[in-house]
Amino acid sequence: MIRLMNRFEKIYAIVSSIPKSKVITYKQVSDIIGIKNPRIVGFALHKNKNPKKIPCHRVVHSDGTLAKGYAFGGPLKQKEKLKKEGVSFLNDKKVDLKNSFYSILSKSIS
DNA sequence: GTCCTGACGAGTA
DNA sequence: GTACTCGCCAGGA
Repeated sequence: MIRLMNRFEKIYAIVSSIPKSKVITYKQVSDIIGIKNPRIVGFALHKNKNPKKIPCHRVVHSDGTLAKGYAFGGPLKQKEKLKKEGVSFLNDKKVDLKNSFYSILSKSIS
């Protein structure tokens, strides 16, 4: 049950469930978890302890721009990763959400 | 317990 | 379209 998990646990669960070549927004994640502040999502990812399990690079802002504080190589690295996975970009700073957005089946995280 | 900080979002100018 | 401000919640000291 997702409700029995800590906020961070939920965030990690959701982010780690994002499939390859897909991205999701902080807004979406926070909405799924039930918190009103997307900032918590970023905060959680910042201090995440399982970088290899948490594809933080697949989490972007609501407008498709990349996170400025990506802690595992920087935004540039993040962009490269996404590109290599097949995520389409509108330009150098924004991902094509309408094409690569991950419509999470939410609550299935349990 | 309190205070400060933080990977954001939406609204306004 | 860009820049700035305010609000929001949770974690860590």
